[in-house]
Amino acid sequence: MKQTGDLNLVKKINKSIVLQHIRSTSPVSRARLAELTGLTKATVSSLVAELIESRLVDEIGAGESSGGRKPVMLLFNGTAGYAVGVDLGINYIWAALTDLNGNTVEQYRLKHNNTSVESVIADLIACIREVAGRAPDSAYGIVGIGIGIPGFSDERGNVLFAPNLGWENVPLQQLIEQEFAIPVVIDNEANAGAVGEKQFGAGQEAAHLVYVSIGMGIGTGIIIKDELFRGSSGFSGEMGHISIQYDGKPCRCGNAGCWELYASENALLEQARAVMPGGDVSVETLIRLAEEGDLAAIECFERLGRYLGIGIVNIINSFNPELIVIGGRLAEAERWLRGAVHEVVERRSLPYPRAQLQVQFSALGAGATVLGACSFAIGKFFASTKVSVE
Amino acid sequence: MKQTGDLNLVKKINKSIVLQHIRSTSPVSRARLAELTGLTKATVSSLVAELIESRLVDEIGAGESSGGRKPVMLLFNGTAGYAVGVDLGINYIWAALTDLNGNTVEQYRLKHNNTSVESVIADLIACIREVAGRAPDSAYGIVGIGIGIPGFSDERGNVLFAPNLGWENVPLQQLIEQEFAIPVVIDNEANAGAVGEKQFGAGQEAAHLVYVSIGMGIGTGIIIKDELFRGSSGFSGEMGHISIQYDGKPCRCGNAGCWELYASENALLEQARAVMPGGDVSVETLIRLAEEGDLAAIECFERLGRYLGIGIVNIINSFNPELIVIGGRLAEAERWLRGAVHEVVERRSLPYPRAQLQVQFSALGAGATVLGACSFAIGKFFASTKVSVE
DNA sequence: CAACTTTGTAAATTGATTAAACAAACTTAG
DNA sequence: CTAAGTTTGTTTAATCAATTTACAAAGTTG
Repeated sequence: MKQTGDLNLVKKINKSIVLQHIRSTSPVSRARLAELTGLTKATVSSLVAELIESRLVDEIGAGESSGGRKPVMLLFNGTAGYAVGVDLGINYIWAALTDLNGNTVEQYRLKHNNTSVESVIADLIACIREVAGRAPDSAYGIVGIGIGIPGFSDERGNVLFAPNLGWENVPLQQLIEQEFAIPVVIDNEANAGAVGEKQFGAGQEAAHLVYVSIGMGIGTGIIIKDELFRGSSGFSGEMGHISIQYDGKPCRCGNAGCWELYASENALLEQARAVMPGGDVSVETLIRLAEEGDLAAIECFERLGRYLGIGIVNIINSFNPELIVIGGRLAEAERWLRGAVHEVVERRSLPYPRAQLQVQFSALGAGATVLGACSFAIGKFFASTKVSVE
Repeated sequence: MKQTGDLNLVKKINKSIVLQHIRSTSPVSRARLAELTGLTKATVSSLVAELIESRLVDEIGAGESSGGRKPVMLLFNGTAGYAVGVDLGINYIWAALTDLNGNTVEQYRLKHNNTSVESVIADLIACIREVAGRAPDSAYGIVGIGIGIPGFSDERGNVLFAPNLGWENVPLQQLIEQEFAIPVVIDNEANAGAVGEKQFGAGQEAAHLVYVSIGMGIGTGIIIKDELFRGSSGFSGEMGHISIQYDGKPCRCGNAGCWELYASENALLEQARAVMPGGDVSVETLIRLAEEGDLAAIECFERLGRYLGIGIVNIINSFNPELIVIGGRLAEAERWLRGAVHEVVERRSLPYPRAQLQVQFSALGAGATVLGACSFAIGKFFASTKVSVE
């Protein structure tokens, strides 16, 4: 039984359209909203009255007249509620508190080295409690919690498999919801990053974008028609395991020549160890060396950039996105990766899909995941009947 | 200015839901439709009355009683109109006429060897006129024309580039619409095939499917959430140009090691020429040889199957579809390809996205493109205000 | 200051869905 | 064969969100 149409649905659609316009165009008047949406002034007035009633919109006084009565300007009330977002890493937990506009107001970071379920969950709860406790008073309080995890989850928020944590079948959403009694959303770290870039970063104008998260492996988050694409069973975006060399190095996933064997942090470090024997090799030291002009380090990054480009060409030719955002910790090495990536993309991708394409490095950096996790929570809040239709 | 909600929209949504249920469940009664859709019996009655009025639905008399008054059974009237679908090949044109259910009622095939725009357009118009002329009388007549082309097109139906025809910037939709004065839809051959399989073939249950068309090259059509995914500018699905060997054979597209250099008809023939020198080599002869048990021919197919599998693994890991359909002329060699493809997929793809996945060879064969083209026309007809809301 | 604009609200109208009641048609138990 | 109960599909009145039309309030401009 699908969603059928009735008057309730109509109101929900229109209210959501009006709210979206206020969010993106504020400050804005009722009359201008009527123009923008195509609804009548009367309808807009009525919907705005309810939005003000529910504390999501505020009147902030008169605006500039354009030859008649002055408009009353409306503002989206971003501080009507707050969301918690968590980047659950392999050896760290990073929690942030944002308002409904996605502005970060509190942060908390924790290192952990015990990846057992019990230990991590305890740390996770502590982190959430920490930032949530610091939330200012507001109409809706904490509206939800979003968590980005290094692994796979299903639509009910169970962590199916997180290789680097050694987790299998952990009902994470249920556990956290029990603890805090507010809605919790679980998703892959790269998916969260993609949403973060889409909502608050480089991708705000792009309907179709692919976020490439370079860490120990490579994960990708795919946004299609402004929505996260999760695949038929929630496992889309494992493009790190696209083979770019069919008879290449064997990967523990069963495939051979996987992209992430050539273009991840691990691949970078492996290469660096080979050409700079004996040295203490880490991403930080390599960046420092490159900054000092060390040619070997720079060549390591450029080599990585070329492999990165090869996989990105595959993404371009198959998805034809408007934007590809390169994120993760290696995005900090943009200076040395950029040239190689663009050169390979220019040379190897098909001209038509490339024509309107942009390849950018993340502006949000590692924060994309946390912000995306917040956005999950905010999105769930707005999708819930609580605000859409009272 | 987006689509806002009003009473018209509500009716359009509900009418479309009712019609869809009648299409998929017929024969069906009004009372059962009310149960299925969640609408009230009164609403269903009113909408059905309009659908009968517009000739899309017929009453076919009483059904079996289940302990009360006998229901009046309703049937979708598939012959209320007809659609023309065309597979525009490199050296052939194949046109079909189907009813609104997608049942083929007429066909016409034409060989051509002059690929100039004028010559092909003339042949195309002749083919369409031929099958359209044989259409039975009906309420709506020919509702539209769909054309699958071997190349790229934009949303206005201009052929941007068709390498094997040597076409660039041909306003095909406009030309054909001028000639016949009915709606025309142009899309890529692989996209048409994907829609054909989705509507009438193996993919009717699958919300996410990828159709792999193996011809002289490899094209793919991607269906996401029951809808064709065209990418941000209409060039998605060029997965034939995914590199599966980053330092492999150079491709004329600018990339190296493209999948289609290893797994297309051309690749098969090239390999066959290498191992069976002097022989007259074509797909037909290779299939005949394989049927006769020729080991060299069989090995050629199996080798192709393994390369096919490598690319399919990439599709699985990136898209996580429910279904992958292998189509095009080489689908006829299923007997010898099947084993190798499945073996590679089992061994190399990630377990989670593979779990609920099916890899099938096309049941519609080369007909998928023609049927998909018809489906474009039928879909446009139903989307038009003509029937949705009068 | 009069004429014109612009903004936002109010009242009456429209139209699709729903809920409730009902008539017609049919089955079944005794 | 009859009475009771079921199922189907229509009718009628009520609901409710948007629209249309009108208008009051608050500006600007010459």
